Amino acid sequence: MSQVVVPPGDVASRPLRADARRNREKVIAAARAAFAEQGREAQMDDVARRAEVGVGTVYRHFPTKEALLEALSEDTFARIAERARGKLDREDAWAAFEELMWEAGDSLAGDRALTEVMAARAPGAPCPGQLELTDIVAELIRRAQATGDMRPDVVVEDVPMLMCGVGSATSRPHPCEEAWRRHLAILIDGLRASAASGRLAR
Amino acid sequence: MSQVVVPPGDVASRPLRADARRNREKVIAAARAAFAEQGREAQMDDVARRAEVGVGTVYRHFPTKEALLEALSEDTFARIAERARGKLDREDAWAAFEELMWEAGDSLAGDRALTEVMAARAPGAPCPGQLELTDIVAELIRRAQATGDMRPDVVVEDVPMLMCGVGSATSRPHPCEEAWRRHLAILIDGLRASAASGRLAR
DNA sequence: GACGATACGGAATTGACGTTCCGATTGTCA
DNA sequence: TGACAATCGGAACGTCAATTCCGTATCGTC
Repeated sequence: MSQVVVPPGDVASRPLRADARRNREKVIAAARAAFAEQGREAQMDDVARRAEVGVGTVYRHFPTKEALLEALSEDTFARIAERARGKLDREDAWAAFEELMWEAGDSLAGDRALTEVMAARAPGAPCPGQLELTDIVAELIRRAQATGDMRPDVVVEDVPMLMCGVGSATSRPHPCEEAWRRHLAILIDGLRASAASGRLAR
Repeated sequence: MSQVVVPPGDVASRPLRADARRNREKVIAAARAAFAEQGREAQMDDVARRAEVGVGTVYRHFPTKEALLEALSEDTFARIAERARGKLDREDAWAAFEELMWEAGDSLAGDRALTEVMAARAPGAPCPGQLELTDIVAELIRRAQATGDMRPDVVVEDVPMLMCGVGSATSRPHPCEEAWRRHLAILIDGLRASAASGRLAR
C-alpha cells in the first residue's frame, strides 16, 4: 500500500521531504478513491480536494493525469499478478483459474477506472504488471486445458476481453450491485470444456 | 431508414421544407457514421462536416448532441426490436434467442456509440424500442427455459448486461476484429441449461 | 418574380478541464 | 536560530468542444 509508484525523479533522487511524502500518500489515496468511483472522468481538482492539497501538489508528484492513472492501474495489476502467482502452486488448475477470475472481477467491480484503462489499451503496450499477469493466466489456461477442464479453443487474449466486459457491465448503473457476479458466473460456465457447443471462431 | 426520428417541433408542425428534409437526412446519416466509428466522443463539428452542412444546421434539427445520440440509438433499438418480433413465431425458442443475440452483437460491433449509450442508461429510463425489445427477450427466455434449453436462473435484466459486455470488448482495439464473436459464443454456451454448474447468485 | 417565413453557415461565445506559474510556506541542516 | 532549497496552494492560462447568434441564402406561395 505504501510502495505505490516509485518517486518522481529517476535514480538516486534523494528521499522526499517529510511533508512531500505525506502528501504523496494522500494524493494517491485520494486518486484511488476518485477514479474508482468516477472512472477516468474524475477531475484533477477533485483529486486535489479529496487529498486536501492544492492541484499544484498533485502535479508535483505526477506530471499528468494520464501518468497518475497509469501509476494507479499498474499498481493494481501488480497486486493482482502477485496473488495470481501464488495460485501456480495449486493442484487444481481450473479451480485456480476460476478463483483468479473472481478476484479480478472484484477489483474491476470496485474500480471503474481500472476497467477503462484496461479497455483503452488492450494488447498494445501492457504495463509490467499486466504482462506478468498474462503469463500466469496463460500457464493456468494451459494446465486447465491439459486436464480437460477448460475448453481447448480458449486463448489468453480472450481473458482480458471477457473481463473487460465484466468490468464494463459493472461501471454503470445496474439493478443489483452484485450483478457482475452473475455475468462472470455465466462466462466461467461457458469456459468449461463441457459447455462447448462448438469451436470458437478463429 | 427514412422514418428515423420524428420531426423536431411537437404535434402538427407543418412538413419540413424540402431542403430542410434533405439536410436532416444527411445529418442523420453523417451522425450514424461518426458515432458508429468514434463513439459518443465524435464531435458535432465532425458530424456537420461529414454531412456537408454547417454546425448550426445540425443544431436546428437536434437541440443537443445528447438528443442526437438518443434519437439514433432509439432508432437502432426499434430496428432490432422489429427483427426480434419476427422471431416470436419460431418453433425453437432457444435457437431464436441465440439468433437474436448474434444479431444484436452485430449491431453493437458496428456501432461504438450504441454500446456506450446502452451502458450509460441501463435499467433506469429505457427508450420505447428498448422496452419492446425487453418484452420480446423476456418471452423468448421464458420459452427457452420451458423447453429446458436455457438455464432457469437467467433473468431478462441479465441480457443487456451481458451484451453491454460484448459491446464494450468490441469498442476498443483488439487483436482480431471478430473477437466479439468468441466472447458471445462463450456467453451463449454459458447460458445453456446444460452448462450451469450452480445457481446464479441472486 | 416578389415577399415573408424558413433554414443555412460558420464565426463567436461559453464552460469545463488539464496544466502552468510564482509568491508564500515549511522542512532540513549547520 | 538562520539560510536555503524543496514544497505548497491555488489563481491564471490555454485548449477543446458544445452551443448560440445573426446576417445571408432558399423555399413556398400569391
